[in-house]
Order: sequence, then C-alpha cells, then structure tokens
Amino acid sequence: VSSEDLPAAPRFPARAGAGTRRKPRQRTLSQAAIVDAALGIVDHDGLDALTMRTVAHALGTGPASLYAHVASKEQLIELLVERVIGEVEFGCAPDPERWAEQVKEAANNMRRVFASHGDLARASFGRIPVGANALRGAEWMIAVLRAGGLSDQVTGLAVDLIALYTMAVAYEDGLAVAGGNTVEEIVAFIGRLRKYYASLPTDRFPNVVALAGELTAGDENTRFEFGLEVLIRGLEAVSRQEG
Amino acid sequence: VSSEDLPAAPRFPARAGAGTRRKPRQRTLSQAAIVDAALGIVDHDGLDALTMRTVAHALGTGPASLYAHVASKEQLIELLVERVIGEVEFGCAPDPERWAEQVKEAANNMRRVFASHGDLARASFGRIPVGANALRGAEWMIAVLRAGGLSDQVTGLAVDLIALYTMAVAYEDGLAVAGGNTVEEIVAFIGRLRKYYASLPTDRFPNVVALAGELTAGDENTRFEFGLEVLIRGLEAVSRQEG
DNA sequence: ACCTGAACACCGTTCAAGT
DNA sequence: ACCTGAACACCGTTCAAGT
Repeated sequence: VSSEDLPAAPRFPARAGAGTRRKPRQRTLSQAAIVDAALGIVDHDGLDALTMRTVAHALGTGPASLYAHVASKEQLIELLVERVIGEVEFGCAPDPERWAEQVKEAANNMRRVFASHGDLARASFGRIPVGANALRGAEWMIAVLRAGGLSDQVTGLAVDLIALYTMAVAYEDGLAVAGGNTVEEIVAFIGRLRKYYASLPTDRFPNVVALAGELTAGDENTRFEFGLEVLIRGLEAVSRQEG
Repeated sequence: VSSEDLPAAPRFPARAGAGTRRKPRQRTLSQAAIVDAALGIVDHDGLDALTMRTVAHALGTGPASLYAHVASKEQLIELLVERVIGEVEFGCAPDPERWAEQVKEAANNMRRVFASHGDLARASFGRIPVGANALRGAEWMIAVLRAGGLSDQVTGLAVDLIALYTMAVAYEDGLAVAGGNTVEEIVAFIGRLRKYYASLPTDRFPNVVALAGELTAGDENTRFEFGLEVLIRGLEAVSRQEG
C-alpha cells in the first residue's frame, strides 16, 4: 500500500510537481487526513464538489493550509486515485485454465470499486498510474495474461486495452452518478432515447430507427460484460493468428 | 449538417437546458459565430482555455452577451462537439466484404478529426451525441456492421463499444496535446516510463520488469490499430458463437 | 430582441506573517 | 516546520439597465 520503497516514478511534463513532506509532524493535518477528507467529499458530493476549499473546510481549516502537505489539487487527485486503486482486490493466483474469467473478475472489481467512489473515475481516466497499488494491479494482470498463453507482445498491449476499456466504462458510470440521477431517472432517460431513435426520419436514418431497441437494450452490467467478452475473444483470435 | 428537422432529442436530466434562439437577428453575434470562436480557442490553446470570457473576448464583447445565443457553457461544448463530428467523413457505401476495413477507416477518421481539435475529445467523452451529425455516423456504422453479417443485437452493442474505444483513445491523445508537449517530450516520457518499469524490485513486480519493453512499445497509431483489430476479431468471434 | 457593465458567489494558488 | 488570513487573478452566470 505504501510506495516509498519504489524508485522515483517518471512524471509527464505537464503534470504538476511532486515533492511534499514525507512524514508530516502529524499535528492535526497530514497528507493521509487530507486524502481521507477529499475522498469523503467525492463519495458524498462528487468530483465537482472537490475543492481545496471544501477539503479544508472538512478539516476545519483554510485552503492555504493544505499546501504544506499536498503540492496541488492535481497531486491530491493523484493520491486519491492511488488510494482507490488500492481497494481493488486482485485475489487468486493466475490460473492458465481460467485466465478469461480472472480478467473479467478483476475488471468487474475495478469497475465496482470506482462506482463506490462517485465519479472519481473521471479524474482517473487518461492518467498513467505509477503508484504501488496500480503497479500491483498491472503485475497481476500481466501474470494472468501470460499464464493464459498470450505472447509478451500481445500482453503488453492488452494490459492497456483492458484498463482503458474498464476505466472508460467506469467514467460513464460516474456521469450518471455525478448528475445526482436516480436509477429510475436513468431508466426513464434510456426510454426517451429509444423513442427518439425510433421517431427519426426513416429515409435518412433507416438503420438507427430499425435498431432503436437494440441500441438502448441491456443494462450497464450486460453492456460491460459484452465488451469484456469481445475484448477477450479478440485477444484470443489475435494470439492465434500471431503464432 | 443541420438538425432542425429532427424530432426533439431527449436530454439527460443533469445536462443543462436547451432552448436558445433558432435564428438570431445576425447583428454581430450569432450562435454560429460563437461556436466558431470557441473552436478557434480550443484548437489553439486547448479546452482549459475555453472560457465564456475568452470566447467573448475573441468576439470583442463581454461574457454576458453570449447568453443571448447559448444557454450555458455546457451547451456551447455540445454544439462544438456536434460541429466537429460533422467533419468526420463516412464516405463509401457499406461493403459486406470489407466491413472490418471500413470500421477501422471510420474509427481512424474520427480519431484524426478530434486530434486536429486539441483536446476537445475530453469534452466529448461520455456524452451521448444526439445531433444530426452524430446520428449520421451512427447510421453509417450500423449499416456497415449489419452488412458485415453481425446480428442486430451484437450491432446494437458494438456501435457503442467502437465509439467508446475510439473516443477514449482520442481523449488520451488530447492529454499530451493539452500539456503543450512536443513529440520529443512525449517520446522522452515513454522512455523514462520504460526505465522506471525496468528498475522496479524484481521480487514484487517480476512481470512488469520482464515486460517493461512491451508495455511501452509501439507508437499511438500502432496501439490504436491493435485495439481496433482486437475489437473486430472479438465481434466476429461473438457473432460466430451466437449463430 | 439583443447587448452590456457590474456584480455575485465561487475557484486554485501565493505569500507575508505568525508560531 | 507548519499553519494562517488576506489577497491575486481568475471562473460561470445573473440581472438591471440600456438600445
């Protein structure tokens, strides 16, 4: 869970700076306490409510005080994402016979954990995670894919692909949550979307009209599972063709 | 290109309101002029530079003036995305023999068009596009997939999946651009990332260390093409198994 | 009907000043 | 070394007032 014994991670030039205190004197404020407070705000009120001011307020202080423990809001979000990735379970040992099931299970865990933290996935997306928790996930995923018989080359590409897909779906999950919509409201919206597709002019959009039902069918889990299945079957096919 | 003859699109509750003028008196300001100015800002300085104030400044007025033609910044971005999707070419007629190539070509066009507009893909991601241009793309994609022999059910899921993947990659493309990084800086970053992976403790991350090269291999185009290939092979496999 | 200046209620971050 | 109040340079949006 701690990353202090890892070599220094490379930073993308655009991202903000690193260096904050290693061990704050733990008077009242600390990096851990700030991350805790920030996570609570994201969980309750979503990413848009996450503000240096709201975090500070939750800790009974002012926004300027946070900068002794956190370099920037950017870095705070980075810490938040690392913390949440640490909640994802990568349990069982790689089993060559069950690699597809194991990949699906891990992806589902990932999605579920992020779903339990509001729309944090939105902040996570596009970030190359280099913390200990993210590396643990990558390590496990690579082990599973290699055990499953994928070549090193395919594995190197597949890890990113699976993570990209999973986080992209988690991102979309979060959008509905962020709007504060209930399940009923979302279902109602999908219903309106289906009616809209069905009501389009048939001469210009014959296929959209014909597939209005299919385009809006399936709940989020079904659609996510479908995508995972497609990815895994595709990786199998690409692997076969390769060898 | 115009969507005025379409039925009213359903709106997700969270999104902001719709109704602005249909035909502004075209004195100096107009919705089209505002979208033009906004696109210019995104192209030159990125999405973070897009501000009601910067747009207004580019038009020689104040931010309050924009609200006569645009309901909110949210809606301005929606218009922006619709405009850009309109630049994507969906050329040739669906050819059953070449459906895979056609899907790849369209996805590449999509990615290229968004790449030419800074990091706008970030704003587009997760949005369910309901404008005429987006529908034209969906119509074409559905036609190609059906022509390729996919079932209606698989097609309904596949359209989303392909769009999700393409926009997710476009999103990531944009992140590097938004930081103002040159190609050299990005290459240098990938190099550092590879060294970082290779330098990790072998006992905890044997697979990450072993695949340091593969994890960071291939340029963005190669990786994108790989994902497309996996998706298409997977769709073929899922279709076969279904029938 | 359109446009505007001014204001409201916010942001992230800095910095001199405190302890 | 840590914490703070106040300030800086911004946001999106509203609204009364103009034409």
